[in-house]
Parts: sequence; C-alpha cells; structure tokens
Amino acid sequence: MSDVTQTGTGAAAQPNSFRTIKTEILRRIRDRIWQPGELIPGEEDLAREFGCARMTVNRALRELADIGIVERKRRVGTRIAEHPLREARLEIPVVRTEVEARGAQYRFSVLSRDEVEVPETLRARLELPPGAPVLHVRCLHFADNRPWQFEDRWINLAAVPDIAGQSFETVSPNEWLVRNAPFSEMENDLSAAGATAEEAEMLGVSRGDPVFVIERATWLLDQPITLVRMVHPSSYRMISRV
Amino acid sequence: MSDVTQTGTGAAAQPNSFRTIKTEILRRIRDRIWQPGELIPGEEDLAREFGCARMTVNRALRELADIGIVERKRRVGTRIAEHPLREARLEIPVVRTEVEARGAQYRFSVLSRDEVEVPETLRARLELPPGAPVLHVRCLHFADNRPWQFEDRWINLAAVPDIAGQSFETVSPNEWLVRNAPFSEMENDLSAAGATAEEAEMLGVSRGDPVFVIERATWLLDQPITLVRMVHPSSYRMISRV
DNA sequence: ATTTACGATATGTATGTACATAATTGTCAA
DNA sequence: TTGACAATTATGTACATACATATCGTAAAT
Repeated sequence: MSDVTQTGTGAAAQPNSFRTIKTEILRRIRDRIWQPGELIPGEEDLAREFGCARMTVNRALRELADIGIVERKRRVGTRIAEHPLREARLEIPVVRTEVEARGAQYRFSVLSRDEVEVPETLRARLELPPGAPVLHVRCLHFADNRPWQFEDRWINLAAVPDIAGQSFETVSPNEWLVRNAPFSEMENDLSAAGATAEEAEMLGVSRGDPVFVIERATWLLDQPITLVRMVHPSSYRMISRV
Repeated sequence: MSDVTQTGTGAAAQPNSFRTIKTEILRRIRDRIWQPGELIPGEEDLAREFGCARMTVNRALRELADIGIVERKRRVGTRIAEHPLREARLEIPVVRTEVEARGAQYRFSVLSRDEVEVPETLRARLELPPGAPVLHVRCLHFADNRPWQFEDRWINLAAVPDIAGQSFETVSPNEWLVRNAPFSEMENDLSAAGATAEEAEMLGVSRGDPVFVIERATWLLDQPITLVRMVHPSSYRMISRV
C-alpha cells in the first residue's frame, strides 16, 4: 500500500483527501489524543470536522481498519485497536532471485519428475478430489554450488495443465509457477526441524541437524495450485523489515 | 480482509456487489480467460458488462491490486500481474495471546533482570552509543506448563525509561512493551538452529536439537527500542495466511 | 532526427444520495 | 424478571457525476 504518492506539482495536497484524513487520525493516535480502546467520533461527525463527504472519511477509516489500526462495528462505531496488531511482511522471492541477491551463482537440478494420482496423505491438505492427477517434482537449488534449498513440490495438474509440457531445463518449477500460475490465497508454515535422511543427504548435512522448513500451499479461489516443502540448511535466514 | 461476509438472510447476494465482481475476475484468471500480463477491459467496459457503476468495478479492481493480483496504471489500464503476490503477512502476536489462542494455559517466569551498560557485541546491532544503559531480561514462557519460548531481551532504557520501575510480576516484558512502547521500524530474522546448552536446558530439549529462532529488533524512528531473541522448541510453527 | 507540446484516455478520487445491514437499546407483554 | 420485538443508529455499500492526474501517442517546432 504505497500511500506516499504526492501531487508532484507544486500545488498543496488536497486538504480533504482520504489520505490526509488517514494521516491525521494516525497522528491523533500517536499523540495519544485518542487512546487505544477509545471510541472515536462517527463518520458523519468527522466528515463535518474535516469538511468532506462521509464517503471520504469512510475510505480512510476502512483502510485503517484493513491494517488493524482501528476496529469498526456497525451500530457501535469505530474504536482505536487495543493492541496495534503488528505484522511483518515477509517477501516471497523466487529462489533464483534470492540466491542472486546474495551475490551467489544460482543453479538448480531436477531430481525427479512424476505425474501421479494424488497420494491420500496430501489429498486432505490440498483439498483435492480422490485420484486427481498431480505433478510431483523434486529439485535441489544451489548457491555457488553449495546446496541452498531442497524443494519437494506437488502441483495440481487440473489447475495448471500447461505445466505438463514443461521440461524444467532452464526454468525451475518455482519460477515457472510464479510466472504462469497466479494465486489468491497462500498459507505458509515456517518451522525448524531435524533433517530427515533424504534431506540430510541432499543438503550435505548430518541427519537430525537443524533445518529451516517452509511449507507453502497456494490456491486460486478454491482451486488448489501447489503444495511445496522447502528445506534449507540452518545457515539460512529469513529476514523481514517493516 | 474478510470477504466471506454474506447476506445472512436467504436472499440472493447482490449481483453487482464489488465482491461479486472481484470473484468473477478471479474466476476468469483461474479459467485462463485472462492470462498473466494481459490487459483486461477498462472500468467503463466492465461496469457496462456487469451492469453496475464504474465505482463498483473500481473498488473491486483496487482491492485486487492491493493484494497484487492485478496491476493498474493510468492511461494504460489494468493487467493481470505477471508475478502475483510476492509477500506474505506474518502476524506478530503477544506470546500470551499466541499461547491462549491454542487453548493452552499461559504462564511465564522471569529468570533474570539486570540493568547494565550495553555489551559491545550488541552495541553495533542496536546502533546504541557506547556505555548506554540497557535492561537485560530473560524469561521463560509456558503453554500448559511446558516450555514454549525462551526469551532473551535487551531494552534501551533511554528510549523506554518507564520500564525501569516494572517488576514484571503479572505483565511480561513482551506485553508491557507492546502496550507501552510503540515502534515504527522492525526487523525480524527467522532461522533454525541447534539449541545451545542454556537453551536446551530451558526448553527441556537436548543440546543441538533443532530450535526455531526469531530475532527481532525494533526502533521508533531512529531510536532503538529493544532487541530480543526468542527460541522455540521445534514443535513450534509460525503460520501465515494471505 | 530530436525535442517539446498537447490532446486523448484510463485510472484515481471526491461528493451527495439512497438504501442495506448489524447491533444496541428501549418497550411491552408473558 | 425475562424474553420477544421494534425502533434506532453507525457503518456498509451502490450509484451517478464531476473533476484530477498520469501517461501514451502524435503532431508541431527546433
């Protein structure tokens, strides 16, 4: 949400833009004029105060509610959130980009590639019908020829039929999907675990050594796209700044 | 963004609500009617097609742009994003809330509490002047009496002087800070590691066992607030949905 | 050929009005 | 006292209109 856009011209910013109102409300919270938990004036009142339409105040408040700064209830009003719910934004980069951003040489290799019927264990997790065809791909990604990520991915072929013809010689499944299969819902599960025998071998660590695991499932509306388990050696760090 | 709200009454949903349009657009993307990178019809056209006002289409498209599904440019139009959704939002909950949300009993104990001059190793990381007074607190958080998180925290006393008088008998440092020390910048570093001797003892695991580590630093503008290392046993999962 | 100016156009936003919906409050009856 | 129900009210959304703003293409000027 880039709210930094300005007029560009030397002209003063609109005094009654929803952005102005948003900022003013944030200021009043910061300066403790409105305390957490407190009920603030209604849209009509604010509109009168700021000399704008109720719709404008509505948009400002709605966007503040979207990011958890205020809480709104019909018939009740708008109140400053008690615990200004903080959230960090985690970037979800393409592996290649991530490796290259660290100045390392990127390389990947496809370990296996099978078109199969969805195993029962995955069926529930991905919300697929029994016997649905899926593509199972296992990849190893390298940074400067050292194992960076072991990727074990299942792709719903019904959702992404075009991928069946892909050889993944130059473009990794990860990158292909990012470019060709949009999704609207995503679930990420981050954890630490001990490396399984397979993971240990792939990553060049010992069995049971700590590894950083990202399990991600994506959907477009209700249609499952892919489920992937990405395992990194413990030197991996996931960093986010807000 | 809870877009699941429905009418509740048996009545059919408004055919021209911005939600309906949002869903229909997502459907067309899913069904490959509109491909990634493709320019879709303008707001006017869509409004005509759906039999609604342009404002309604505008809101649908704006919200889709907010979550990265489409990209919009003036004079150019709206196109399906090539690389949709590149970030996930991770909630940063209060430990107590997090534990209680899993239906477990929350308890914490303060292991140590010292006011000292900032150690040289931390000075650079926190961008503090040499000799700055800091509060060092170590806590153990429990879920149903099982160790949940080992917290090792450093607090910049210059930024949060009020905390010096806190005993942390009922309110944990974590919670106190969330409620009393707003911050504007945050840096999170997530990783997997092998438990140190101390961490292993605290968490009731073996030394070297995988643990999930969150290291977080926060600032208010340029002023450092706190640096904390939170260590969880490997059963811990950090989940985010988008 | 290159730069500048300008018009066309799609999105961005503000506004007033109207009605829908949820939740609280007050009223009345069992 | 309690429960049911209606009135009230703040937010939620739809719509038509008007104007603002960014940017592209093109034509004119250098």
